[in-house]
Amino acid sequence: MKTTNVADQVTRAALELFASQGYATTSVQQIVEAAGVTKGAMYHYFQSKDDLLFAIYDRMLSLQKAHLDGIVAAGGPVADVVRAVCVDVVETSIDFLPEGTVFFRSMHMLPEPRLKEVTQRRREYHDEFAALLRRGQDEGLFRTDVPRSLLVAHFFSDVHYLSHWYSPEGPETKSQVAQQLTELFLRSITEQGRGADDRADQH
Amino acid sequence: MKTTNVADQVTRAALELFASQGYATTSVQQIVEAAGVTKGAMYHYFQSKDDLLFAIYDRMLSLQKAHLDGIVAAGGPVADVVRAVCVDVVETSIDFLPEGTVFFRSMHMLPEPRLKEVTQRRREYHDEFAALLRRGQDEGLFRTDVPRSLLVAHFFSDVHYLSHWYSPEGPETKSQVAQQLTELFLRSITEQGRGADDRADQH
DNA sequence: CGGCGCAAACCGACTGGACGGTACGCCAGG
DNA sequence: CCTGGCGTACCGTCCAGTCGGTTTGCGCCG
Repeated sequence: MKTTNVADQVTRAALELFASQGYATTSVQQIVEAAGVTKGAMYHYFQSKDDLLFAIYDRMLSLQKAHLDGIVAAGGPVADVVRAVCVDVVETSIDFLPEGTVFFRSMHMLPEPRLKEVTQRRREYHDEFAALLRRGQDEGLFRTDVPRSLLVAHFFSDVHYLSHWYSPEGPETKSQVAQQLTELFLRSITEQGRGADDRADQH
Repeated sequence: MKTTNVADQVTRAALELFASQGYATTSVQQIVEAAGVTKGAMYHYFQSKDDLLFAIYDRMLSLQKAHLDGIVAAGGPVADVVRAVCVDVVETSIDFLPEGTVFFRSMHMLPEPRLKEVTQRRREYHDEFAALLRRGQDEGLFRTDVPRSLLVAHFFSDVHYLSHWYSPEGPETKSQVAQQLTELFLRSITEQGRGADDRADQH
């Protein structure tokens, strides 16, 4: 409990409702009722309805960015770093599946300044990932016959699409899916000039 | 001209506005003003606002399904058919980029019966694609160490994601992108047991 | 050929209700 | 007694959809 259990309950309820009904079709009334609080309480902690939306994005973006930075900072062979990053992104995206659903559906409903910030932060994320791929290309690990931006898009498309098909109740666990998607991605972007790829330069 | 130029104008305007502002945040007033008609005229041809949304989906789904059926019916080696289907889906999805944007953002706002139909028709499409992959797997062309449904999702994720990054003004043409994405996909799903894949069994 | 009737196309002011946001007041605790 | 947390009643706006009415196109009959 402590302070602002209210804010938490509201965020939770909002997330659930936004994910299942969409942002625009969910009324503030519904949210506060589901959260077991009143409008007054909610507007005491949030300035507006889109504050709720932004809060959801903020949590997810911050966490994923922190993960990415952490993995990159840990260092190691590029191939391993890329693999770890891919697996992590898929896994955390599955952890934040409702957030992802809401994100891609309703991002465009944020008012201009907010939208700018979200877009900006996503771009930073993509750029960091692209930089990793670049390092891999420089080492001759990844193909260069296709624009790097397309490789980036190719990977993130899987992440986006997760919320359209993955279900925790399904047959596959999140780490299985993460491994499998990562493997598909890596196979598609690996340079095929030589057969040398998996056990070549282990320090 | 002819009959119902009005309906056409309205559909066009609606598509443009839905794609740029979102479905929920676009008012019927805006649409009819952009289309140069009146509300009365619009409600003469459409029963409701979500009729417009459905009309957009309908066009896209029908066209893509027809393409798919045509390519499959034309026959040929499975590998070629799959390749042709992938290229075609990407290309037509680029042709229908605004429709795609609207589709994935706003599908969930359709009333239940309509939503059911759209979901159903998408599923048929996916199933037909999955059947193709199955044929390829039976012939030993495609890998079987990953659930087929994941392979399907892996491909359609690229198609979905197009509207998030592709721009006709960008450096790449639509057929380049189609070729490249198809190539990435095919490489990731091709069975690697032997090096025999591209020139093995040509009739 | 011209006028008539009728149906389809079209107009646009209006409504009813929902919804985001606010004003204000109450109450507990420091 | 006064501040911060919260409840409640209310407000102004907006908007999908409607409805009575007008115009337009057109076959048909005299």
